[in-house]
Amino acid sequence: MITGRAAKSQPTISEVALAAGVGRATAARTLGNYGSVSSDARAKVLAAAEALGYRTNALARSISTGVSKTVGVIVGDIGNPYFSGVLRGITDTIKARGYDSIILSTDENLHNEIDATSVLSDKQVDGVILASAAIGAADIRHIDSLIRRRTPVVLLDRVVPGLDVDSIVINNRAIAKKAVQNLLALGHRRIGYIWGPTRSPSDNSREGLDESIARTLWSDRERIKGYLEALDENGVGVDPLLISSTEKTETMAAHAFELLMALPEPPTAILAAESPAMIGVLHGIRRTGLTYPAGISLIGFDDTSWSEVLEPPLTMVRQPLLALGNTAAERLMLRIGGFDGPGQIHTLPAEIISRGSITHCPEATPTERSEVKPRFEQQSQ
Amino acid sequence: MITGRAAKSQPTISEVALAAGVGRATAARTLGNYGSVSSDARAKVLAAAEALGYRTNALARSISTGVSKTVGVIVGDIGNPYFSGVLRGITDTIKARGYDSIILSTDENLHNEIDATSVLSDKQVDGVILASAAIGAADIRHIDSLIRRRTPVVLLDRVVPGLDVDSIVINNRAIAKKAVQNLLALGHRRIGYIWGPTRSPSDNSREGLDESIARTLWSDRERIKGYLEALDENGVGVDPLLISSTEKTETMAAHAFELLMALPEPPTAILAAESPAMIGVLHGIRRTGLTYPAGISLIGFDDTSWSEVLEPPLTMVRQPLLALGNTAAERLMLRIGGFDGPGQIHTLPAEIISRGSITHCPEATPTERSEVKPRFEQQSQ
DNA sequence: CTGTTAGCGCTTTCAC
DNA sequence: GTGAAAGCGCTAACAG
Repeated sequence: MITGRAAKSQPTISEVALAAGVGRATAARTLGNYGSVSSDARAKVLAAAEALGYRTNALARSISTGVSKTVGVIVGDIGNPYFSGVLRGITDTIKARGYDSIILSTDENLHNEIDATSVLSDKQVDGVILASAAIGAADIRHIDSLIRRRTPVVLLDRVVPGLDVDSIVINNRAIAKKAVQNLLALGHRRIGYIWGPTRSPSDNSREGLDESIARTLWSDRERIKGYLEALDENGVGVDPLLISSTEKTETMAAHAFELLMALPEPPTAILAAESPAMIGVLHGIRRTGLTYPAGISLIGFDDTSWSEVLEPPLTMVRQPLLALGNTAAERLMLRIGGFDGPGQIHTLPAEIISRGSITHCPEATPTERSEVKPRFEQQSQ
Repeated sequence: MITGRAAKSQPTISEVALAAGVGRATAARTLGNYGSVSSDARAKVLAAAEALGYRTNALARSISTGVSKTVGVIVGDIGNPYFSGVLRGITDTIKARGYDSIILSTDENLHNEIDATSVLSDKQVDGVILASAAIGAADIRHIDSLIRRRTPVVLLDRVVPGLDVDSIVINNRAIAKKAVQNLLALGHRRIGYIWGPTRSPSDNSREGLDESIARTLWSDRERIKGYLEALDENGVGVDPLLISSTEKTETMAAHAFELLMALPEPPTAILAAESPAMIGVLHGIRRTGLTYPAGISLIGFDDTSWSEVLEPPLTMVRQPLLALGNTAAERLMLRIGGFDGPGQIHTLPAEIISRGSITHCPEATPTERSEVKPRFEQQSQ
């Protein structure tokens, strides 16, 4: 029977076998590099394949082996340099192992993420690397169903409770804490936090804050916890007004910054929890006519290639993007290979790259400055 | 016969049919949304599918329909904001049409690109969007073989001669020319070009330059042609020494810039042909202690979110990234849908966003300044 | 080492 | 509207 689509047909293994004068299986064996074939037969098959322009149909192979040699990668936003950096690490190592990747971007929207897992599941990927937007145990059904299908899953950038999988992250809390400690050591007491957890604008209680933190992405949550810990441990009161609560866009970050600066007691330093947040802050700085670090000290997460070309350059937290990607991919490969140990959290170290965007708090007295002992990183780059 | 992989088995359509008490075909029809099924049978099938947790096997479907509902996208570098922006445009529109994408990055390496096309071809994608690193008719065999397989191909960012396909690009030459004209109008006569075609460092003849231009990516080629045209048409001599010829990395761009500035007659303005080139230039500026625009005027291709937060902000060429992606995807969908007209070049307009990084040439006399009439864009943003 | 044969899970005639 | 059966291109037992 000839179906309509035959028009577009490509040579199949049977045709190659026919042309080579060998059996179907022999042709399949040489073309698929398995079993053993006499070098004579092999040569004939190869020649015939070449002549006919044979290309193996990966779909047909996958369906009969049950292995697609493809992994799915679900990220929050391809445009974010964090993800594009990690992606490079991932694709490099999986490619080296003969796998391909299909990349999906969710805009940090759980619904899109659920769709994405379905797509990957239907496409029979051998494993999934996922930067999940899931917060609590309530929204992990889609991940669970992947796991029930025995599809290995590795979590990226975030830990999701209730899941027995590997997670590849950085020491968000510790590094955020260290950043704030640096600021405290310079005498800053009012430290603004941009890209904070979304909460109702009217509620400025510590309780409301803590509650909103529980409803935030793991990485963001850890970062703000580090911020709070540093403040609490040093006896510096937390002012929820200093923690922005806007939508996570550059524009809103700029807006949030301007709001903070318009406060009766504005911050003297800012911690921006992601690179787009920092861009927003810088916009705000230009608009308000401020200068840094004299007018305001700046430190942010996710170093980028442009943070060094500003004048002065920006002090930033740098994540080991390639290593994160490599590790995620390696763990996934291990699982695909059959390893079945308990899920682990792999915490890679981030570092603070000290440049010129933070300085002493202008209002601080020398005494205040020495209350907290400095913890500076050595100068890099 | 039970094969090993059965361990990992998922419910199949047959099992659903069995559970629903209908025939295989009826189940397939309702689950695949084709043919017609009595609403009674349909309900039973749906219920059974739900109960068993049935998920359609996209691979099996693809192999029997010959359609994978997947398109391949091959870009030069996912980390480049140009590509991540276009990618968003592409994925948005193909997703809306029920397609998924598999994204591959080549590092602008033709060999990787050839591999990528093979992978996509083997995976039976329904179409390919490709930012090809191919220069001339010599390296289009892989693209040709895609076309011979009747796989629609749309070219992105670059035109490749000898191919009857749609190409989605911007008016590179015109916009580069306009950028240079703006500079000329301000009295600049020595205008440096960063990210120029690679050529032997010893050869600084115009012939050597023209030759190297012929061996460059189409988009780069058009841009430098625009640069040369503006110069030639205004009787300003072209000095090949002003056109950098280094490897295309930020580091080398910085190096190239410093080399230009060390010339006996250094440039008074710079055109950076891509955003990483501009980052390199800015690094160079910091290292040499220069300031812009007083010390040197700066204009570059590929506006980014950070170009506006520099002080002063950067005057940049902005490409309509989303529109480029949308158009590429739409044309591809059209071709996949069976449209078979001749390939066309779709040229979308880029624009110059005037900010504060260019100014009058300090050395120019008022007469010189007025020799070329200004062509400024209106201020935007 | 090689050919035959039976699947993989789905779609698609074709008769009923 | 529905079921039986053939087929997509490949891999994998099994016998020889």
